[in-house]
This record gives sequence, C-alpha cells and structure tokens, in this order.
Amino acid sequence: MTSSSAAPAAVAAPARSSKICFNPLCKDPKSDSARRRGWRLRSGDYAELCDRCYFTYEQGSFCETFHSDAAGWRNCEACAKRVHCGCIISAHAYVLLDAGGVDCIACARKSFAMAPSQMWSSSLPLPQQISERKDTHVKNWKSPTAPFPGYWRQAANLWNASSVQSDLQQRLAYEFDRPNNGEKLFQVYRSSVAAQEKKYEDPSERITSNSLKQIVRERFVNGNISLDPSFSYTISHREGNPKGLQDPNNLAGETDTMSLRKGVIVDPCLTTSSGANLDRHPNSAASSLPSSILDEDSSSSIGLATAFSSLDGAKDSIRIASTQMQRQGALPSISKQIYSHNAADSEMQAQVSNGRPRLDAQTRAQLLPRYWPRITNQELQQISGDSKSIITPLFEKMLSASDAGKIGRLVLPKKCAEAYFPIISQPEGLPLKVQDASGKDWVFQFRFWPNNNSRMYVLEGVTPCIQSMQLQAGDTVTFSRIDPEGKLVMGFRKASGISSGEQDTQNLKFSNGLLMPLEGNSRNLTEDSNPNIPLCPTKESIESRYPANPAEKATSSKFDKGGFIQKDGLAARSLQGSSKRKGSSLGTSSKRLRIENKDSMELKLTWEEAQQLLRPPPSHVPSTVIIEGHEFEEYEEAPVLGKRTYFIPDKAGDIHQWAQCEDCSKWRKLPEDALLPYRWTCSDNTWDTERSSCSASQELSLEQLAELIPTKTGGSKRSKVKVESQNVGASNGLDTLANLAILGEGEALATTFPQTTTKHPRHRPGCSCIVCIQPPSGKGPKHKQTCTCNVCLTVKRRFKTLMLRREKRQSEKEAEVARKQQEQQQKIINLLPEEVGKRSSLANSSSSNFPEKTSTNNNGAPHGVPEHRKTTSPFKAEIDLNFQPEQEEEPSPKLDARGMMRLLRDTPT
DNA sequence: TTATTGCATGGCT
DNA sequence: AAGCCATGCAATA
Repeated sequence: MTSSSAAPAAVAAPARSSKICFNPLCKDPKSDSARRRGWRLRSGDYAELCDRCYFTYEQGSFCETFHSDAAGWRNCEACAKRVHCGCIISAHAYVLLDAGGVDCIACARKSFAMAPSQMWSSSLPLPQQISERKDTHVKNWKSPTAPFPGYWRQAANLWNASSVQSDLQQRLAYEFDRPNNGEKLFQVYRSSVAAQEKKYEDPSERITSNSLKQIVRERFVNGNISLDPSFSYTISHREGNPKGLQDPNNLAGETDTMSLRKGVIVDPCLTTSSGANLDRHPNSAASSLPSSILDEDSSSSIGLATAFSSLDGAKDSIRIASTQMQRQGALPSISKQIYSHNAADSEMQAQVSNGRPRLDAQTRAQLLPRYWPRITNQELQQISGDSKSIITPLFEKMLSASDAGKIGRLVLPKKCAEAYFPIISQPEGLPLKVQDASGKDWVFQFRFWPNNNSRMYVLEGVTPCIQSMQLQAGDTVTFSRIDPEGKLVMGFRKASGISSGEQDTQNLKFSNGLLMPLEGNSRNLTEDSNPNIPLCPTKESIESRYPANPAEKATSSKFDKGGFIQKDGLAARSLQGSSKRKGSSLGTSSKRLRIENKDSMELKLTWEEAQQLLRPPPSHVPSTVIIEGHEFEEYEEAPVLGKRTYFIPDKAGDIHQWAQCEDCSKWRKLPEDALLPYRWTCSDNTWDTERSSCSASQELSLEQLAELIPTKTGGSKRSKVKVESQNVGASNGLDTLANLAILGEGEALATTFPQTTTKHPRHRPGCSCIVCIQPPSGKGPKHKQTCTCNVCLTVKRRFKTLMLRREKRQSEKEAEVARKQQEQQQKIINLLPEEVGKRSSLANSSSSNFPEKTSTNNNGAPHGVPEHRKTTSPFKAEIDLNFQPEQEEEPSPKLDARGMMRLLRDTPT
C-alpha cells in the first residue's frame, strides 16, 4: 500500500467528508447509496465508498476499474495475471518474490502452502485474503487521536514519505503473516528502509498503532496461519499501558498482558521484526522487546500482551510475541512490538535440537559477533526453569572496566539496545526490569546519551547486580528473554569460564557464535583435555571464532566447537580499575583485550599461533571444506590442546616424537605421527608397551635427553623473569605452559594480566601458590585468574614470543631458513660466541623462549631433564645461534622452523 | 569533598 | 571513514 501516485484514492481522504464516495476516481457515485467501509486509511478510518466502488473493492476489481491507467501494474510470475502493485488497495493482492517480480496473492498462497519455509519478500500477508482485506492491517492505523499522539505524529510524517510507506507496510504485513520468515524479511526491510531512517532522526517521534494487534488477530482469525501450523507465536500485548509489565511483579503500572501460549515452543530466536512499517525500528535486528519494561515514556511505552488464544484455538502451536520494538531514529517506533518466534521452521528447530544457537542468523548478523549470545539451550532451559518458557538469547557483552566499575553504568551496544530493548525516546529512558540467573529481579535504568549524532545506551544502576554476581571486568553478561513473559534475563559468564554459584548454569561455550551444548561442565573443561585455548585472542582469532559469514565459520568451526573460547575474558580483569584509557578497554577484540602493561602483551596470541597448540580431537573425523581455494578441515569436536612434543631425528635420520609424561616427567619416544593430549602420561604410551608405565625407565638418560630436548635456552632479559623461570616447574615448552595455564580453564592465565608481575613470591618451601600445591596430575587447585605465579607468567611470556615468532616466520622464507640452518650447522661449531650471537640475530631475531629450568612438571617440581642454558637439542648449532641471554626465551630457529612446521602439519589447520 | 551525571573525546572496529 | 563505545572529565548534587 502506498500513497504514491498510483493510489489516488488514498490521498484523497481529506475530501471524503464532502463526498459520497471516498474514491476520487468514482465519477458517478450513487448519491443515494449507503456508504460502505472500504479499505482502512492510515488515519485509522476507513474509506467510505459508494455501493459501486465498494463492490469493485470487495470483488477485488477496484484497481482494474479505477487504476487501470495508473502505474504499478505487473504480471504474476506464476499465472501471468495482471496485478496492480501501486496502491493501498492492491497492497495485499500480491507478493514480492525473492528473485524479483510478483506473485498474485492466489499463486503466492499456493506456493506458500507447498513450500512453507520459503522466504517471502513480499509485502503481503499471505494469509490475508483479499476477501478480508478490508480487515487488513490498514485498519490498524491509529488515528491522530489515538492514545499516543506522539507516535502518530511520527507516523504521519513517515507515511507521507510515500516511498517508505509502501515498503514498510508491505513488509509489516508480511512479517505478521510469516513470522518464521519475518526476520529474513526484516532484513530486507531494514536495508530498504535504511536510507529512510535518517529522515526521521527524531527518536522521540514515534508511530503508534494498534494495527499490529489487529493484524495479528485478523490473521489468526482468517485462519491463514494454518498454512504453517507449526508456527509458534506468542503475543504479548500491552496496550495503552505505558508502564505495563507482563511480569506480575512489575514495578510500575499494570498490564493487561495476556500471554497467549499454546503449547511449548522452542524459540529459535528468530525474532521477527514484524510491524515493520508501523512499529519496527529499522535497526532492530530482532525485535524482541522485553516486556520487562517498567516504564517507557508514558507516551511511548506501549506494551502489548494480548492473548489470542481465543482466536485460534485450534492452533496451539502458534504464538506470537508482540512487544514493543524500539527504534529510535528513523522509524517510527511503534507502540507495539512483535516477536515472532517461530519454531515451526524446520531448519530452526533442527538448530535447536542440535543445540545450535537460538539466535537467528540474520538477526545475529546485525550484531557484532562479539555480542552474539553464547548460551546453550540447556543453559537456557535452566534459566527458565520452565520447559514451557521460551528463552531467546539476545546478546552478551564482556564487561569493560567501566561497566564493572563502581560507576554502575553498563554501556550497551547500540545495536543490541535498539534491537532488544524497548524504545526510548528520551535520554532518561525507562526502568527496565531484568532478572538474573538466580531469579532475582533487578531494575536498571535503560537510557541513552546523545553521542555524536548517535546514541550511547547504558544501563544504569547495575552495580548491585554486578556485585551480586561477583562480576568483574572481563566477565560477560548475557541478556536473554523469556517468553511468554517477555522478561529479560541477565546471565553471566565469568571470564575464566569457571562458574561460581549460579554460573554453573551460565557457563557457556559457543561455537561460531552459535550456541552449542557443552560437552561437559566446567569441571570437565577444566580437568579434561578440552583445551580452551586462546588466551588473548587477537582480532584475527576472534573473527575466526565469530565469523560473520559462513565461509569464515568453516575455518574456525573446529575451534569454536571445542569451546575453547571460554576464555573470552582474558586479560579483562586487569582492566579493572584501570585508570588509563588508552589500551585499557576491554572487548572481544584483541586490542581491547590488551593490557596496558607490556607484560600483558605476553599472552597475546594470534589465531595461527593458537592453532599450533591445537590437536585434532581424539575422535576426529574431519570433513574437508574448501573456501576460497583454501582447504580446511572441519571437526565436529573441539580441538584439544596437544602436548608439547619434540620431533627429533635419530641417528638413522628417522624422526621421532618425544614427549614428557605428565605424571612422572619421564621422556618417552613416540611415533612421529602420534597425537598427544595435553595431559599425556606414560600410561597413554600405546606405542611402546615397555614404557607404558611411569615405573619404566627412560629410554635415554637425562644427559642424552638434554642434548635432544630443547627445553630451554638462555635467560631472560628481565631478571625477574629469569629468576622466576628458575623456579618454575612447568616450563617445558609452550604447550606445557599453556596447558598449565589452561588447567584451570582459563583461571590460570586468566583473563587477568596483572599490571605487574613482580609481586608474586618465588616458589619456595611452604609456598602455597597454585604451582606449588598442584599435584603433577594437574588436578586439584587451579590457577586463579589473578595468579601471578611463575607458570602463569611464563605462559604469558611464551605467548608473547609466539606472537613475535609468528611475525618473523611470516617474513622468512622456509627455504632460506633451511639453507641457513644447514650453513649454520656446518659452521656453528667453530663460531665464537659473539659470532653466534650475531648470526642468531640475523637468522632469527626472536629470542629464546624457554625458561631457565626445564623438565619440570606442572606443579613446578623440578624433574628429570637437567637445566641447560644453551645447547640442549640435536639442533645444537641453531639453538646456540639463538641463544640470547638478554632476551626472553625463544625456541631455536631450527627447532622452531621444523618443530612448529611439523606441529602445524600435524595439527588441524 | 565526594558521588553522580551527562557529555566529550578519541581509540578502535 | 563513519560509527561505536570505553573512558575521561567537567558540571552538578
């Protein structure tokens, strides 16, 4: 429906009072005929037609009769029937096709019935029959005298923009009818309206309309919903009650909320932005309007919670969540919000059943990946505590120092706020009731500040809640919505991934931004070999984890699914209380995760580097996908953090893999292709049954091993590091260190990068630090996130060197490295130490990264392999070359080149 | 003086 | 390059 030139009738409304027939093209209205109500006008009134015009309208031939010369005629793609697409009257007579063109409503319905999952980009509510069009949403237009004049004012403006009107209305109608596809449609809608958005900058102006409710009701009444009986809707309707709350405990105002809920629905998170033209804010990625709005500007907050059970008693599975969708800015925000949670969509259901994220892909795509909710269905179920509740994860946010600070203001991502929170037109915003995971209700002030022609949304008064959850910067809060109540639920996830109290139900893990069921609880994640790796994810790593496009997902799925992402809060805590602005911000991006302190950089890890630590899951059966010419192996299961091993050729030139038992620290020789879990022990030595027990002696003496295993080289350029390294138990290589750090599922390294690393006491008898008290098995106490023990510090250092090494490696050609290595091997023996140093610098500027002491187990107890300050590997020359006492430890170039390459080859890419 | 509020700044995406 | 958003900070209580 448009008010374009093709719809003269619509624009002639003002004159209707003086005319017998509303239709200006009616040249011969019967003066004695009774006025009949035709289509609904935007004003909320109806076009009053003379008998003849009404008849043509009723028969669906109005356009043919009066608009035959108007623009907008097209042919149905299916039946070639001529269809008018250019006026308010014909608005419901056709459906826009994805591929372009239109289908007449009849053909569209046929298609729809045959392929219910098909996405309709059309404007018209499929279910809506032409015969019922007089009851279309057009009816729902509120008159200027409606309860929400402010909205109307905006609406009028909006709809006078003819170009927008048609599109919006059509889409609105569409969404109502196709809740399952509503979101998809809305995407289209959004884009199409985006340009219009700017035209209506005054957020305070909104459109109000009852149309949604009516439309929905009508649609249901029409029974057209039956086209897709699996639709699930929940209609929340708070009408005329600015402070209405669906929650019986609502703080303010009453609500006439009637949650219509028939049957249990699994909300696929498909929040539909229905009501597009009327109510939706174009930016609302997913219209879920919390019904927990306590109070909106009284003029604007219209919560709707109307049950339609009576309307479609036979369609138990149908429900519509209608709430207010907010949108500041452009589109008129309407007084009603509609959430369409369609569980009917088989695809979505499949997702749910698979434990996939409940967030609609397109909706989610509207948000930055960092805000994608990562919560499992199971967890959601726990949150709801009621199997009949529909939990819709909305978004999550890692708490910044500011968020977690005493100021009590939680900055909300703009898009999230606009998509999921109620519309607020005034900076003061409105109280928002949020329930935490424990069921406790909190009331925050949801408001915004004007900011650079935009808005900055915040939740004020979150301090008590944050404190009650014991959250800190770096932890993540998640926002979900429970339907049909429409309540907002705020969960949280500690940065460590370890839950405390209710966090057990909040402990999350995600994959590709999708919600995945945890393969194990946090304990498992901690004590099992599930790696949760990435310590301080870089931008690349994060993007890999939260790919915005499917192609990217493939490359990272193997990682994501492993749930190693648990550590999303790494380094965050150090931000707490950060007084420095630059570089202290928290976020999911590497830069935002970075710590001010140089030391904080040590944990920075690139995605590629992280991969070097990964091993295919034990039962890996990768599927290969090719993306942009690159082949990727995709694993269903999470990768594991493999044990650090060393590939060392024997005298015959055969390469063997050497690994150290986690329990006894004995070194075992393994096949080159052996893939070891990070907590590998002698008992796992299936390749050498004679040495499959810790009681078995080592194949080689410590001295021999010392020559083979490049456990460490030089000292640290920083005395403290050096000293610490001397006392660190488990510093036998990156993997071991990383494993140690990850023992506590992140707690070890933690998201915390202490501003200083000098406070932790050195290990000594009686030391109760995590390193000292943790048994070799790795069980028992875990590193705290704030742990500044040697192990954790060492891990950080190692990660830093990893990063540096990575950069260097990228710039070095493998061939050249090999050549140099050969040359060096030939010459090194005769080189003086100084020359070695020079060569080393040239060949590999990265410093040795191995701690002073090697061969220690995880608990820090010194073990087997004696300390070697310089040459400890078969690649003695190379190691010597890289030995730079004044720099941080770094594996020798050759070892690095070969070992890491092998690692790369042996590990999933 | 301290806490709160609201806006401005600027790093980062 | 625009917009987001973490944080600083002045104004105010």
